[in-house]
Amino acid sequence: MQNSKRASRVESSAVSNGPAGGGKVSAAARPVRFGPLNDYIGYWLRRAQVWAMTGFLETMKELDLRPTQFSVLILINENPGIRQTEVCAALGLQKANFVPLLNELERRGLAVRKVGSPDRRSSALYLTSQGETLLQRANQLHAQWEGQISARLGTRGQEQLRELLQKLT
Amino acid sequence: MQNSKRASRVESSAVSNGPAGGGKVSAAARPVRFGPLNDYIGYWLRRAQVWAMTGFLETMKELDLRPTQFSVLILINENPGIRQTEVCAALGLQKANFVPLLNELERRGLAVRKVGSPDRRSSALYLTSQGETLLQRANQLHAQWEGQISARLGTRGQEQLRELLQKLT
DNA sequence: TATTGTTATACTCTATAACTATA
DNA sequence: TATAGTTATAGAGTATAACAATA
Repeated sequence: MQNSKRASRVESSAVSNGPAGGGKVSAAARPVRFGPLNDYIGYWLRRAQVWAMTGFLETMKELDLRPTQFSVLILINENPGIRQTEVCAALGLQKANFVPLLNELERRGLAVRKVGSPDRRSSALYLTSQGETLLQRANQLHAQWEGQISARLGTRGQEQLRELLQKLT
Repeated sequence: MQNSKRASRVESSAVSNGPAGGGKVSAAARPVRFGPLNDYIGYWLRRAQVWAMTGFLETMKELDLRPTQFSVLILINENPGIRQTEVCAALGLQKANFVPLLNELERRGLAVRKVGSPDRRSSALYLTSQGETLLQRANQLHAQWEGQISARLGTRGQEQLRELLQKLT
């Protein structure tokens, strides 16, 4: 159980300001040429992902909720009694890594393992009422966050982005 | 110098198949409801990023080149004599983490630190001719990879995606 | 024999603090 | 005093192998 130490690391801006470059790096502040990097989808995907992760953590700060925890709560809420293996397969997590994650959710009183009747190897997962309450609040906050995104892209742009990302995977 | 052990881990599909779900998880294979997760930009951004990372590593396997290494080679090539601090600021890397990364590039004979004349604290970075050769090959391979992306999105979709991602950050 | 959940472990990425040598 | 580079270290995230209990 290595999750006892709360850290809440926020991963600072990470990818920084990019080509436009901004700031107090040095006196010189010579502009850096990015060359072909500016045209690479993978590069911008990584920058966008870091940006989104940072914004998400900032938004969820009051709940101290990580993206994976959020998606697990949603999945349990949508599929009461779901098994650990199913959650892992759906979200692409290793079952070994899911154990401490779920331990933490149980420790915080948000979810529970119930020993299953049909198959005594597996446990059925449920949200506690506390977990349901927290998830409702998380959904509120997440709506705010999506609002910030659509403020940048417009509703149409947001839809386009989602469609393009879906088409990619 | 902890980079001596070559690993070339490829991060397997990670996010798995998602809503459409695919496979041999179990006999039951009950469909998992994703609920609102399906509408969240951040969720799809992460899936797309994992997908792109996996494809990139697969494409660059012959060169054993990580995304960050690739972007650093490009930046040095575009800005001969650039300082470490500048590369870090441009790409959003911690200077402390840049040291082993650069050590590895030097160990492989792709880049060099030259002790600078004007400021003896800093070193100027250059590609070796071997580094230039490898970068050319990497650019070839990367073009193939972008080709796979545009095969999914179309040229227009690819442009749209890049624009939307840029607008986001 | 295969599967569920678990433990142990290891590698990568990212972050901070403290040090050195210069400026 | 401030900056460039370095070292040491710690915390997440993700991967594999091996195990016990159950099917």
